[in-house]
Amino acid sequence: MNEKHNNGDLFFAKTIEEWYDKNRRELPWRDITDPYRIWISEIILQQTQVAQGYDYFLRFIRRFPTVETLSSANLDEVLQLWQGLGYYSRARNLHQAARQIVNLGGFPKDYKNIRALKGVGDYTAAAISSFAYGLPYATVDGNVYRVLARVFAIDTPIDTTAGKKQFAQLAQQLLDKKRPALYNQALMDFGALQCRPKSPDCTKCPLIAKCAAFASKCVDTLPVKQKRTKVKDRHLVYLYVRSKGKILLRQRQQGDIWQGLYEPFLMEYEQPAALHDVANDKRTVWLGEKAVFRNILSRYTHMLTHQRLNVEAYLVSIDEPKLTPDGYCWVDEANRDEYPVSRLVEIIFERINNN
DNA sequence: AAGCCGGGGTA
DNA sequence: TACCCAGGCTT
Repeated sequence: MNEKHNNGDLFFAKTIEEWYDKNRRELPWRDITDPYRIWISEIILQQTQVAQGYDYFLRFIRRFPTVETLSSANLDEVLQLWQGLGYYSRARNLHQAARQIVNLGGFPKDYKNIRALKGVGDYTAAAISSFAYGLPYATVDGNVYRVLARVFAIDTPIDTTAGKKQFAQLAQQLLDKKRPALYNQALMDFGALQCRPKSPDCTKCPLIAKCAAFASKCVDTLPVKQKRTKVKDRHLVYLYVRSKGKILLRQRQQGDIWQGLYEPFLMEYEQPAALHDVANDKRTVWLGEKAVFRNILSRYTHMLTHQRLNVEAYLVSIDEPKLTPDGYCWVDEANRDEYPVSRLVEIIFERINNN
């Protein structure tokens, strides 16, 4: 590395750290070195904004203050604490990794062994390594991609192998290796608060004189992403079946959304389905002849990143089911809220309460 | 390399 | 709407 480049790197780190000293956010997972809490916060914050994850972190730490309490917990309870946060594989991996850590006899203390934990990728391993142990690993998250792409006017798409490699190398070069924890958090806060995705206030930016994107008026086109999400339409009909104080639930299996979460009786259609389609559906014969349908959710759209769910939901009251459909079981309606459910099923439950 | 996995906030 | 978020796993 030549002298000139090194000086530039130091200027970058110094500017970011000075900005951080005046503008930093106070957060409950800041200024701590407990790897367990840092790990929990990092998993919660994957693809999740601070404001959305904040209360989840506090609840999670209160219920599971140590890795031992988490490792010995029931997965259903972990999923329930995660309810509404999305990307539920994070909760399953967290539970699995807790057992890994206990089997190791404690939290791993070097990058390689931290990176080997389930659910921990390059970013999270660098975050834990630097925050908890002061190790010199640069965190490269969405904020860092954006700041570096703009300051250095890099238009390599960040969602390609070449882009990830290029940004990781640059980030590691810029890292303040004397203060990796401080620098990493400073750069991410800088990205979140100052170098925002949309309409950043460049006039207040301490790097404005060094920002290549600002000089060439391309701040709003960086960073570049290649893939665009294609949304698939699905048509779902939920039947909230109630019989003698019990309701029908099943746990969703692998290979689709919401794995491990519970839900009422579900039928999927290729096209929107009306009530007569549902009542005459072969999949509902087990309800018997006297089932009473009451629509509680109509033409409801639930948007996910890759799917548009078009949802109808009915409250179906029956005396006695002819039989119990495969994979489902009857649970006391009074205990309904003990089961982890998706946000959509949560909405359906709310509508039931209001009917 | 590409696809998949949630939910909420913002312009 | 479209895009983004302290990303990672599977195929």
